[in-house]
Amino acid sequence: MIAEVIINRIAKDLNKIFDYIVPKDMENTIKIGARIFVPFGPKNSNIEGFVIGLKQESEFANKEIIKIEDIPLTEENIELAKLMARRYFCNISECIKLMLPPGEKTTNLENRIKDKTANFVYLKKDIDEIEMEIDLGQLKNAKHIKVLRFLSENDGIYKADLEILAEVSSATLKTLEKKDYIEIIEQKIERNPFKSREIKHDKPLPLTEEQQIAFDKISNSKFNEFLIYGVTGSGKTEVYLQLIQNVIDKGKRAIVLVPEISLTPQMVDRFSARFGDCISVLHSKLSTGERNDQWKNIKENKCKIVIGARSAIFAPVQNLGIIIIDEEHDTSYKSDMAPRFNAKDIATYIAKKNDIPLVLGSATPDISTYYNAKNIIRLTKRANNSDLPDVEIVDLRQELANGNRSILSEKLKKEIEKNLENKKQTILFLNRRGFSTFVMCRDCGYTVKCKRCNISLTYHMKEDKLKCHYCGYEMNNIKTCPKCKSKNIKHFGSGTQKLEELIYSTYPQATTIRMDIDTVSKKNSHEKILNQFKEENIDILIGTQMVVKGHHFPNVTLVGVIAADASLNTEDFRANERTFDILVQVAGRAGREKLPGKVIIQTYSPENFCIECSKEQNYDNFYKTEIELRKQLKYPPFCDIIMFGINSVDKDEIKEASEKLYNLLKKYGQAEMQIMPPLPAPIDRIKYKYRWRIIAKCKLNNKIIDIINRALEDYYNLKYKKTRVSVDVNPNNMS
DNA sequence: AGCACGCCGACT
DNA sequence: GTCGGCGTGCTC
Repeated sequence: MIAEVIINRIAKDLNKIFDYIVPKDMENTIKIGARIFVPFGPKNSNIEGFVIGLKQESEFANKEIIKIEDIPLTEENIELAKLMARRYFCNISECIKLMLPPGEKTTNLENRIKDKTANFVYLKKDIDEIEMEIDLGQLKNAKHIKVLRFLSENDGIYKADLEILAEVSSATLKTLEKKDYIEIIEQKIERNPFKSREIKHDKPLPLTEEQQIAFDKISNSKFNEFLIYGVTGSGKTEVYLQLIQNVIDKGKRAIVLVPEISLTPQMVDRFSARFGDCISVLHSKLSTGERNDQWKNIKENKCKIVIGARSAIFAPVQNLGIIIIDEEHDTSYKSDMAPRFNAKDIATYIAKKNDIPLVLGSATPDISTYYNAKNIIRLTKRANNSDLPDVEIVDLRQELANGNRSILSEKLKKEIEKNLENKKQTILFLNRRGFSTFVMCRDCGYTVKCKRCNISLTYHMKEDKLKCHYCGYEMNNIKTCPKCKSKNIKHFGSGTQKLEELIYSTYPQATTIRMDIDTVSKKNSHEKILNQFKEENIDILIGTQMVVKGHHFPNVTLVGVIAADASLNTEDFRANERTFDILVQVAGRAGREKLPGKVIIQTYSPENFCIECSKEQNYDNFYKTEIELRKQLKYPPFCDIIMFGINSVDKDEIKEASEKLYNLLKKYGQAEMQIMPPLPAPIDRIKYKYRWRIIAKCKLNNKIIDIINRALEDYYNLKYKKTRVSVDVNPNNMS
């Protein structure tokens, strides 16, 4: 018997099958999906690999498998990994990694995550028998007696706790163990990421007519894709919850994907309240150990619902009954690292395999999703019947003409003042962190750039430093121009920090809190800031886009968008979609309960249709205009954008390599693809690495995938050592 | 990726 | 003569 093996190393040269002989005594245990060790290379070093196929003969096989470690993957996993490697132009081993328990450093067994264990102490003799021995004087040691009596009340206590409470050392316990009075057992303890949170239980709410229609359409469906298109507050989550209950009642399980950023404890609480503790949560803020525990729980069928970010789609859930993707338009479902997969595509594949429904939900669906959707279910009524907020658009050009050079318009200033007087809360949204966007010498025009990335550095007030938002490089702020020694240095543009300063000087009486990457990088601080804002009734929350996702602030009645244009003027084909989406989301933060909400959108282009449509929160109108644009400009869903990213430390090699790749793509795919010649990327250097790119337009299909893979294979054979190529289909970030 | 081989320059 | 730096090629 021969095993087809993928070596667990990420190298283009090793992205192929190696045949190994299966020793006779392993023939019954070996399976596709097994993790094995094999002799590899001239030194026959013991290296980890995965079995992806079994066969009878091979012209290459000459070495034997050393050991079967475990069987962490199924045949279905391997099939998917193979498909992904081909479709996302990456190594099979990279795809396999997504399906393994997280955090296991698989190349080195020593570093594996171990189950978190602790020593527990149990009484081995009956307490009556012990009391008898004490009476008879057979047991005299006071400490021993104390321990045993204590244990009779607290059997199965942590050893460490027992030592403290009974005031004994571990030596005493050891003696007792030797004398067979007690036993000390090392047991697994569960790291519970939501322990110490009090969960109130709730019951299913009666469904509205619209919700009931959604439920009925989906609940007993076989494989099908449903798009629940429901305005903010229309009760999508209640539909999800009842669909999941329905699935659980049938003895099946569910996967719920949510955007990374909205995977907050509040969101998890909503599920916990309904389903108790049969929930596993997977997201990046968990420690590796916590994630590993969750994964094992899922594998051992200890939970019925998996809630997680993008990669949770690979969770080893058995007997799956439904997949739900909330906020399906969110960009975090697409990975921007290899494998550059889209969790929605994987979800479709898995739903089809299991013949179960896939539910996508959004208030502002992805343009492509909406265009391709065959089953659109509308939820048009807000469940609590609260009104949409009153949205007002302020023309910043007019503001400037009136002599107001501040980033706050008169209108917004007035509304903030009014809100402060009424003791209501305000959110100010500015999608740019830091203090200013760039620092320039007014005499010679010199701008301070990152020497590694060729990007303007951003001033960070608190530390008085200039930082690169791409590589994290930081340097001290400059007082004089390094080039002409002038002291006439000016900071242009504005970020959240500068806004915070401005608010502080304009409204010294107001309390403020700021939320962006710089303030939430610590674990849980995201939630901490939001809770602080809510509970301490802080007047003004200033933040980047992370403030807009799904939080519920009953006392917020004013939302100000400082610069709606910020996301509009990017070269990304999704710029309009992003702008509209973010404006609708931001507006949704105002007045979600009985208090009426007010939204002020400041912009330099009030006539732009994204901004106009966001005033009425009118997705349908937005969609109609945008889909026409996409059609004309040949953008998704009519065409896919394939971006070949080339990066290298070598300025000359990258140019040559880019041209070689371009020629190969033309050689095989000229007829099917529109291929643009290689060019330096808009950000042409990040961390000393030069960046070029080739953009191709076409509808991605099997033929195109083969063409690209063939071109890449030829390209890799040219062996440019200092240059790397990545392929990203419809990337989130075009810069 | 990691390792061996082998070619060539530098140095006891 | 031989030590070692690094470019090249291979791993079932």
